[in-house]
Amino acid sequence: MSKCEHCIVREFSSLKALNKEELLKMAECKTSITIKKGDLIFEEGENVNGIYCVKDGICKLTKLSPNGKDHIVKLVKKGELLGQRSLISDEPVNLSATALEDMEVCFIPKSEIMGFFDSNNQFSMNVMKTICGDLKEADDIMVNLAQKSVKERLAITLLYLEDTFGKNEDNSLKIQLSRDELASIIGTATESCIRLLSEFNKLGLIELNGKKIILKNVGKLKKMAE
Amino acid sequence: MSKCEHCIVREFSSLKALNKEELLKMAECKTSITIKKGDLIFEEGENVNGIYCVKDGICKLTKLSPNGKDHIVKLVKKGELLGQRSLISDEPVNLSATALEDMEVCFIPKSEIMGFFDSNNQFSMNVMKTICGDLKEADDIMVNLAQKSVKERLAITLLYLEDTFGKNEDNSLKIQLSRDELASIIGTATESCIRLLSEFNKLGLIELNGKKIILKNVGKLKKMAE
DNA sequence: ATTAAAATATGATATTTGTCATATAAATCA
DNA sequence: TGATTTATATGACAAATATCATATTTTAAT
Repeated sequence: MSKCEHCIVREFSSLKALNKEELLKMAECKTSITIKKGDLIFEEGENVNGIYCVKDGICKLTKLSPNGKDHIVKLVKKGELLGQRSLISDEPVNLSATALEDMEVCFIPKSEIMGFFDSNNQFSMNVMKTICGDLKEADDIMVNLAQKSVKERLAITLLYLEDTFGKNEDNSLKIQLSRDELASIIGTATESCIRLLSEFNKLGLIELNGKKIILKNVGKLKKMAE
Repeated sequence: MSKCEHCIVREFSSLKALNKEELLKMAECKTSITIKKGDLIFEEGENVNGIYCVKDGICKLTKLSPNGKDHIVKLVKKGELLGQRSLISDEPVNLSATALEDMEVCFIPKSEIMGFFDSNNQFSMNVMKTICGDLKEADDIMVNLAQKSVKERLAITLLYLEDTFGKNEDNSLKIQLSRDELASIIGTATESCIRLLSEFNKLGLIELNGKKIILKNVGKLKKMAE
C-alpha cells in the first residue's frame, strides 16, 4: 500500500490541507484502483460511498439526457477529486465517470472524509472553494451554450483542451477525444462537429491527422471564440 | 433595526444553523435594504464584501456574454442567500443581481460570515450543501441547453416557474417576466420565444393575457418537456 | 390626455444545425 | 491476415432558429 504522505497529486487538491497524522490515517483506509481506458468508474444514480482521488489519467463526467444521448459536463485530470458533491449532499452521484485513458485512482471512504470536514477547517474551505470554482465554470459554460454558435463553441473547446491538458511534442492535443465525445462537450451532432473540424482544417486554423488535432492558429481561434 | 431571531426567512437558508447568540450578533452588524423593481443589487466584477439574505421579492442573476446579451443563470427568491460563491472564493462576483420585484434584503458583512464558517460547522455544511445543489442544477441546465430544442426548453421553463414561484388566484404565474427575460433563461432570441408562446397558446397548452401566462395543460407540457 | 418610448406580435427570409444516406478509413477480433 | 465492426467524412436535404422588417399594443412620461 502506497503512502499518501508521499503522493504528489495530493498537493493539487483539497487534500493538501491534511497534516501528517491525517495522511497516515487516510493511507490506511484508502484503496488504490487501476482503471482501464473506457471503463466506468461510477454511474449516474449510483451510491458512491466516498471520493476518488485521481492519481493519474483523465476521465469524463457525463450526464444522460432523456433522449438517450450523453453530454460531457466536465473533464477531470490528475490531482482532482471525484464525488465530492454527492458526498456532501448525501445523494447518489448525478453524473457518470468514465476513464478516457488508463487511470490510477485512490478511493477514500466517506467516513474518513466526513471526519476531516469536522476536524480540519482548512480542508472544508478547500473543498468549498473547489466546488465554487466548478459552479463559476458551469455559469460560463451555460452562457456559452445559450448564446454562442456551434462554431464558436468548437473554437472555445479546442482552446480549452490545449490550455488544460497541454500538447505533445508534435504540437497535437494531448487529450484524445473521439469526434463523438468532442461533439458531446460542444453540444452538437457528431456530423456537425466533424464538418466544422474539416472547415477549420481547410481554413488553416487546425491540422487534422487521424485522431490528432493540432492548433495551427491560436490567435484566429481566439478571435473566432469571442 | 429588526431582529434576525424573529426573521422567518432565516429558517429557509443556511443561516438556520445559527444559534441565538450568533443571531443577536448578526442583527447588530447587518443592514436592511429596500430595493425597487428593476434596480441592480450588484454587478458582475464588483467586490461584494458580504452576502445578501433575501427577505422578500425575487431577483435574477445574469451574466453578460461578449456579444452584449445577458443570460439569466438563476432566479433567486425569498429565503435564499446571494454572493456566497464570491465570498468563499474571495473573488469579485461573476454574476449581476437585479430585482424583478420590489425587494427587502439584508446585507451581512463578510467578516461576520467568515466567523460563522470558523465557529459553526453546521453552518459551513449548510452552505456547502446549497452550493452543491446549485451545481447539480447547473449540470441539468447545461444538458438541457446542449441537447433540447427551444420548444422543449420553453416547456421546461414554464413548468419550473409555476413549480418554484407558484400561481395567482387566476392561475397565472406569480413571477412576471418580460418575453425578453424569458428568452434569456431559455437561451433563444426574443422573437423565437414570443412565437413559441403564441404556438403554445394556439395549441391550448397555455393562455396568454397581456403579461399573464396561465398553464392550461400541465400534462401535455410535461410530455413536451421530455 | 397626448405623445413618445418600449414591449409584444407576426411575416418573410436567411442562416444554422440536424438528420439521413452513404462512402471511406481505421480499429478490433477471430 | 482477413473479416467485421466502429469511427470519420461528406453530400443532400429537412428542420429549427435567427434576423430583419414592420405592425400593434402597452407602458411611461410630459
